[in-house]
Amino acid sequence: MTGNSRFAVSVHILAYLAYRQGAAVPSAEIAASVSTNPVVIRRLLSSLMKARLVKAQKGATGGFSLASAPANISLLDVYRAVEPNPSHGLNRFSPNHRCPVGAKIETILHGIFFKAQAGMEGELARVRLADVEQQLHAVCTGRR
Amino acid sequence: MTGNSRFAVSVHILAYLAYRQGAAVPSAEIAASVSTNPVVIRRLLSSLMKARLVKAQKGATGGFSLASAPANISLLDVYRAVEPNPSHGLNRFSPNHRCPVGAKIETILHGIFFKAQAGMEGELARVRLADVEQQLHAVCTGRR
DNA sequence: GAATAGAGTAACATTTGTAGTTACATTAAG
DNA sequence: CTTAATGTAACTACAAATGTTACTCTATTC
Repeated sequence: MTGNSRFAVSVHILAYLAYRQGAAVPSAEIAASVSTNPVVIRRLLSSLMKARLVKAQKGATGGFSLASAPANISLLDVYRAVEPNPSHGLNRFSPNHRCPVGAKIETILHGIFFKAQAGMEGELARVRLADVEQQLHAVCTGRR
Repeated sequence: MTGNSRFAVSVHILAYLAYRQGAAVPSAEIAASVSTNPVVIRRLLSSLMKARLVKAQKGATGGFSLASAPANISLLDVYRAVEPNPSHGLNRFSPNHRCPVGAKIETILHGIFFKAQAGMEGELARVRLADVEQQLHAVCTGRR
């Protein structure tokens, strides 16, 4: 299983909420757009709520909506909300510390992954939910 | 399973080969340093050979060695050799195309992942195996 | 206040990728 | 000819992610 789809689905969820313009959207409606189970959506929304990106209203006629304007939500916020500790492959990696190489490589790899992660996050930080929303509408007009 | 450890192990393998200074190193010896099975090592070396980063010598007294100098091997080369198609979570993601959002989000996400990937690969390209090798030796002297 | 619709969450099942392992054919050195 | 190694295929075991069911709690509406 090469990675998960939490980030992708989360962006979809938030794009959908932006599209629905502040209405209280039930998880079942979002699930229909994503083609998955409402519980999967609610699980992700639970993480997004902890990060204060969305808010929920319980009870009948309840649902979810964005907690801020799409211009104030960066995709890095989303990424960090649903990928708390992105382990790039160092979890099941425990080399032989009695070997000179094995003893040092783990620290070196941590440094490498830190830089790679920073490079990726820098790009995510530059994209805002408003950009996604704009692309969503722009396509119909042929613009980008 | 949050990601695999192919890249991490591959860097370890190449660092080990650099450390052994061109000798023909059998997979069992590398496996001892990584703390895994020789077959796991040979599988990765098979990918690294296809990318022309290492070469093998068969038969008794055979083994693996680097195909170029450590200064000529970037970690991006390694990454691309063992992670041919890094699917960032779009493999099991197939939204409902009958929904306006679901119909467009996949293309938008592809664009986002492409940029994020580029940011990460840019950092990997800046690190060479020679840098890893240097850090391997530098630690003993307290330098960086 | 009863019915309804939805959030919140636990528990379980299913699927799938990864790593580990065994086995065996092939190759080259001594 | 023996030995030690690569090269692979096949299988097992494991862990993570997702899908699913079921249930409690909460708010709205009639």
